Amino acid sequence: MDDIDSAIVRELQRDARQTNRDLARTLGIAPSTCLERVRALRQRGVITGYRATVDLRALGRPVQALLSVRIRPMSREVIEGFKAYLIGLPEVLNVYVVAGGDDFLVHVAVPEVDGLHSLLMDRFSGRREVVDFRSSVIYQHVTKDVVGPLVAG
Amino acid sequence: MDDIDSAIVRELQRDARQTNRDLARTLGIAPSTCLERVRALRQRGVITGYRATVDLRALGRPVQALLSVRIRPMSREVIEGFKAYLIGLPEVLNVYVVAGGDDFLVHVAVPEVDGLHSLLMDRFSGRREVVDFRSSVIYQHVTKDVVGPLVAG
DNA sequence: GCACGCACCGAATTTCGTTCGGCGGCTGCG
DNA sequence: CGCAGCCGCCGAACGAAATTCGGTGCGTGC
Repeated sequence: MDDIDSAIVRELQRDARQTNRDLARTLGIAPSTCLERVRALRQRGVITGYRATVDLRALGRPVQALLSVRIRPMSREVIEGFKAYLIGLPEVLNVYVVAGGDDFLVHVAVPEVDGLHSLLMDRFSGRREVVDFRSSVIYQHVTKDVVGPLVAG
Repeated sequence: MDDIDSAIVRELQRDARQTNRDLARTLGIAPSTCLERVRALRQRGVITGYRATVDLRALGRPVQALLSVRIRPMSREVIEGFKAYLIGLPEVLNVYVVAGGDDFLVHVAVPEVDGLHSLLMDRFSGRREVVDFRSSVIYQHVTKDVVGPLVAG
């Protein structure tokens, strides 16, 4: 994990579809070398995949929210079951299982504000393990690239 | 935005680096048609980019947390300034500007739990606009693909 | 019923990914 | 200090892919 690897990771986070040749040119190394580096990064598990990012507005789901959920009991079965349930919901984008005041933070996107209310009433309030929930509408959401290791790896 | 477009978006979220030929074969259309579709999706702003996903553990930042932050005053300048400040911090992965009890939710990743404490003390508690903050360690984080529009677009 | 337009297709061209043999530097040991 | 082994990088060659473009069929509106 040297400077070149970090640069590769940074570049591929910026644009995962740039050609290997372009990437190599940016880094000042040969394409074959670059390819070998990228393969090693994937095999080592540093790069886990490549994903297209979409505009939720363009997909007709402009309203995003974060749902704080408390569940009981906090057994492994209940937690895993609820997590699987959340992932199955089409509105769900991210699921955070957290320590502290809340147990789950659920990032959702819906077509309109009404859908948020429906979601809460139809999919959350009815479930027995859910003892409390609270929703926060998201005004802005910025996702940053991971620039690199904070400690030299 | 028909079924084919939805399938393209779904497939490219699963693997943004699969070849256009493979994608076309999956969809049962010609590669040239597929390419044209993908280009249109990008131009329409449905697909906003392609990003490599990385394993934070492999990058030496296994500890993730969500920081709830309240700031005052809630003026545009202060909000934008604080947001820009957050994005500049290398530990930050996501910034949510939210309504409700908290003003900001900040997703961070650090090398160790100590780093979390340092981050809070050094980067947050000193700032005058920050009136309150609270941190929740993340046990699990699942990111889902956006399967498609919830309403036919 | 006819003409227009749009989307799809398939072949041709260009570019790219991928492999492989060889080279240079670095390291560790004699 | 010299030598041998190794690892990573490079560049050319090959196969595969991206991209372009002209033709075609279908749906639509007049």
